[in-house]
Amino acid sequence: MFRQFDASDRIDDTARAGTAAQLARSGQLALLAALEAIGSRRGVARDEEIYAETDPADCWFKVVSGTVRISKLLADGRRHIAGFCFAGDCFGLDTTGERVFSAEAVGDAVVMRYPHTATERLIDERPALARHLCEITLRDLAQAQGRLLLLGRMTAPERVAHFLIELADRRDAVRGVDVPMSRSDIADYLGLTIETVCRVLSGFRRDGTIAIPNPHRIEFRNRAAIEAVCEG
Amino acid sequence: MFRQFDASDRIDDTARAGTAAQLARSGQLALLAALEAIGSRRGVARDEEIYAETDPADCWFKVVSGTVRISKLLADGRRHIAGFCFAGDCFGLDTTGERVFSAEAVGDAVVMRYPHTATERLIDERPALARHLCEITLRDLAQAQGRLLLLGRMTAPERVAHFLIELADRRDAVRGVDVPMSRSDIADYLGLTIETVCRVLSGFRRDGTIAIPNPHRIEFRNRAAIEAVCEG
DNA sequence: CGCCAGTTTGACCAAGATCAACGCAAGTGG
DNA sequence: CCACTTGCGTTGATCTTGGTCAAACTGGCG
Repeated sequence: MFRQFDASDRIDDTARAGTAAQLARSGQLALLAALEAIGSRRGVARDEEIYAETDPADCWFKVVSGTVRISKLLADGRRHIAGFCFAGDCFGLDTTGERVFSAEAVGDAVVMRYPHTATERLIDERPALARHLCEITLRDLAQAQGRLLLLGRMTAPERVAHFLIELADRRDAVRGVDVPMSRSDIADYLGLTIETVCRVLSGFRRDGTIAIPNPHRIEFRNRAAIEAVCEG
Repeated sequence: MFRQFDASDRIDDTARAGTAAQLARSGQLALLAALEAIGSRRGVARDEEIYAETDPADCWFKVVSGTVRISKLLADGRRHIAGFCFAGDCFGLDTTGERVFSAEAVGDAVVMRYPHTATERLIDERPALARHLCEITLRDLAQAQGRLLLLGRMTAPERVAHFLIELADRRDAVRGVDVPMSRSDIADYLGLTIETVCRVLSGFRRDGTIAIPNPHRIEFRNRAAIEAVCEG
């Protein structure tokens, strides 16, 4: 499951945005500290697995640095990527006992690990946290719904355009985006083949919509055009 | 958002499964009664809207009888169906202020309406409820992830086979399933066209996998074969 | 009976998958 | 330092799946 529980990053955001008085009132600073106390840090090498399908799901994670890929291998070898997590995003909050997806580092990454048991104790102490987390999960569910639309109804150029915009929005990039993942990762995320992703990107480049100085960097020459493709 | 908050039906299930002692301990019977107290009943005619996109989202619903369709109209006229809700399923728990999808009755239906404000008061009274609802939302998120896979990577026969099995599992039907929705609804749910849905079903019928006594009834002649299609 | 909405079937078309080269940069070992 | 390999990425040719367009069929209903 991807980004389904970005508790801490949202709390981070609130902390950054709110006044000290607001913070004291909501007690979120203390909450953040409490979360820090129950977490442990772990470095992960490129393509290393953080957890595998069918592993027991006894903890959840938050990306400190790098990019994490949440994926699932089908019986016939097809792969589905449920999502990518960047610094601040959280993942792996399956309460279903067993992992349904696996998580791997796209490049070298650092993650924080939070045991479920400790998290639940924290929830018991602070009932407001549970409702907060529930809202966040609903937000992520909404994002999944958006992706359903993407995968169910959109053409290849629409999917790639959405991917670029999503990437730019999530990384606060305006002029262009770094693309840490491979073409194969993008394809499996968008439900396309590597070749189609390449062709669509090349098409955008020919139109002058984007520039591709190297495979892992895409610059916007005409962002409005990309956004127009997103619509139809 | 579909089935993202089947609080009450799951509580129902637990109530049916658990002993009286377990119920008393968990207090879920009281919870159920409290939910009943804040809800109001509403009858809905075929194709009548329960709420529309952009309506304020100040309540959530539970299907008492009939089938409800959660859908969204795209700018270009295409329609996306996020899900179907049957008796016991809940829907419409958007906390985002404004509806992103609309909900309509597939046939005549009856639903219960629960205001958000009253629900939140109930959550404040019973902190355990919030965690419970959170878990349920996570389960629905997992289901959405499964549908992502379906829409992203699966062929038309695989999608239709999954749909039939999902329908059968959710309605506890073994020999066959009632299909209350139209072919058009199925198509928009699976990201296919009406014609493709028809052709795939006709194909299954020719193979002797299913029988179609009438468009709204599909009987399994060889369930294993359908399940085999689900894999690959 | 004829109309109407929904379903089914067929003929054709196009988007994207598949198969197959080729390019290119980063190792690797002589 | 230079062949050689290896892993990606890109491009082209061809094929398949599912979409599009069109027509026929079905059952209810005025």
